[in-house]
Amino acid sequence: MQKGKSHVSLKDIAREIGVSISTVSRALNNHPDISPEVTRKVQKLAAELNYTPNPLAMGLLKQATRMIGVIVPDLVTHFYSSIISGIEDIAEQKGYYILIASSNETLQKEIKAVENLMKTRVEGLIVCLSQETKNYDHFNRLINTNIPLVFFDRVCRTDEVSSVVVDNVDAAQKITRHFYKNGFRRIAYIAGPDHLNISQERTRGYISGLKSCGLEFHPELLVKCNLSSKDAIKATAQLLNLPERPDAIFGINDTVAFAAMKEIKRQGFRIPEDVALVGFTDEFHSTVVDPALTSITHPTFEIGQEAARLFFRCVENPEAKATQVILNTKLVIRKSSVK
Amino acid sequence: MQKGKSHVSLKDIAREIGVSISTVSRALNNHPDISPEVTRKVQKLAAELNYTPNPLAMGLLKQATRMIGVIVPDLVTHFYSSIISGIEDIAEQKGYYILIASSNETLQKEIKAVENLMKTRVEGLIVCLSQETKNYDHFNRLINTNIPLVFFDRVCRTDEVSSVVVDNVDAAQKITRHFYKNGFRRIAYIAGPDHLNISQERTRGYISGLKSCGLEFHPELLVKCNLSSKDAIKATAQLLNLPERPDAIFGINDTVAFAAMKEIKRQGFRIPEDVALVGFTDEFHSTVVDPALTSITHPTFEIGQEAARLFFRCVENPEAKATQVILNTKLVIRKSSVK
DNA sequence: TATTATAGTGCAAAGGTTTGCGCAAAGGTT
DNA sequence: AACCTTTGCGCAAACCTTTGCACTATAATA
Repeated sequence: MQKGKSHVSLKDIAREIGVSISTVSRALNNHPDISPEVTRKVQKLAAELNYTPNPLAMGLLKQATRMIGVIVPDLVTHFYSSIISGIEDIAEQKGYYILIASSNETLQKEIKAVENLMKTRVEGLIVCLSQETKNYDHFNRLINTNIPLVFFDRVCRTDEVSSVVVDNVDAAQKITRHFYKNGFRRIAYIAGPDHLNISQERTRGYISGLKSCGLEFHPELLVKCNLSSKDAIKATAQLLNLPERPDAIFGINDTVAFAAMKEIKRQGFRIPEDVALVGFTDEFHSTVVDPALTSITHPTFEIGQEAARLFFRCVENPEAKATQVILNTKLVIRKSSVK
Repeated sequence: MQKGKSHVSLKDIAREIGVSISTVSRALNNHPDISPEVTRKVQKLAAELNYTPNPLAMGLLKQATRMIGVIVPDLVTHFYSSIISGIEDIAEQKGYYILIASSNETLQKEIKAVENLMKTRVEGLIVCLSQETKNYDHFNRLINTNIPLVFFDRVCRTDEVSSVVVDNVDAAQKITRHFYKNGFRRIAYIAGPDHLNISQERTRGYISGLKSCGLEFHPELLVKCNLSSKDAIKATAQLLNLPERPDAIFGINDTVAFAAMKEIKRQGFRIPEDVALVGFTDEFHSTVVDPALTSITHPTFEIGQEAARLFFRCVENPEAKATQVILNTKLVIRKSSVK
């Protein structure tokens, strides 16, 4: 077979049967105007030839590509891939496809991704901001022209743009209280960059959690890192080297918690006897490490599903106001935080 | 702003300047027929209005969507996401986008994914077979109509379809020899399903590796599993319960190796003192577990790149014969296999 | 029988882009 | 003055689909 034969069009069917293209189109759509006999013949041949409507032609005609652009900080983290699966789940039900782009945690690539996806005429975007993103101008065009846009996890402009997040304040409180209940008193927290909502919120939860336990907040126990492994190790070392060492640490996410675990072990401390550790992560890694890591699990699949649902709400009702969906997390207690 | 204003077309520019659509098109493509003055005006306005050619229209016209379909067994494994990054890297350079689908390791979803992606008129497919796939009929249409198709890692029909794999035989030999050099003599292997090329090849390497070390092949030291964690644990238990316990185990992949690690620890054996362990995996997880896992690292990003390169060879030269790219692996020695 | 309703089709436009060809005006050559 | 060449542009077709409208028969009614 040669090139060009790979897809049949209405024209091919029309020529074969000897009717017009419009008749074929109507026959396939069971239009009542078409005689039963023609309809039958057309449908039979279409099935035989494996006809499927050309989405390009449809897209052009209907001005709708049935594509969603998804931008994540990276693809290799379980957290994001799992969320993508959730998005895909809902998208598939609606007959939509998703086009995935990764920002690699840089603003520059995020901007490029927005541009590129818009070029492909996706109908809208579902985005988790990169770690670097403090300026949100690249979303202006979408917001102004009312193109569907949904943020998740790391969000911004929540009054204009729908978003789905977890209750970070509550989650951080849960961790602090869990530490307290298990006898830990010098509870440290390795945070992320200030401009990220997740970092701010967890910090708030950490501090209010301390208060609700009757503990004082010691600023030296709150350290920041840029979410890289290397920086997290430095932050951990900083905590461990304090004159009065913390007896419990919680890290803002996977990478940070694992890095902390490595550094704690490297310095010869035992987990949880000397230093307890809790992560903020998803279900997979935590059970692989030793000791198994207590952590906040995100409902990642659900986050994706909710984001997709919000997206379709935008598509179907462009005038709808921005909504924020807040999902709950669960503290899964494992060995790393229980003496 | 209202819907429909979100993208400008040649028509918009033409109307504004007062020339025909074709003139605008040519001006933007720097066609010599167009006067410098008109060209300048058109290009200026196009830039101002943020014009980008509509890919749907182009796709329809050129019968080329600049889209590649990628099917992987799952998205949440680092191995695949990293390969996807490699594919993306090359695709981006060529101005192509990729559409990702996951088979969830089932044949049924794989077939569906092929269908769906073909419906969207991707120009071709890059595929890693699902674990279940023994029948390859769903690729017939692609092969017969000469639609670009490339397999990676888990491959089939290598005489008709280009593919990229790692040298599995060599890798398994390396592991066996490494065990031998470090004083292990009862070397066991947890394999996968027989119909997968990767399983077969690694088994071959395991056996020939044993021979090259002057060790005898004991059939009871070769057990199979279906690549699930649960099954791998069962397989590990089976090995550990042998009257003559193996002193070294290698698992066919990540999941298996981690499961084995858990089970070995659970039974109270020390790694590597009682049982050494080597995995077949990529760089990330291995350093997180304790003890750090010796393993074969795949050049995942490169696998993706090579697959994409093969793909474009198919696109640019549809008559080219199928080629097989074989990449080398590296044995990264960590604590789990050195006494 | 003449008129009208109805069933069953086809035409053409629209969506956006490229490109072969035609056409007009201007300039150049005998 | 008559012809040819060049320059610069527009028309229309093609890619594929849907759909309002027009059209042709045939059947039904007056």
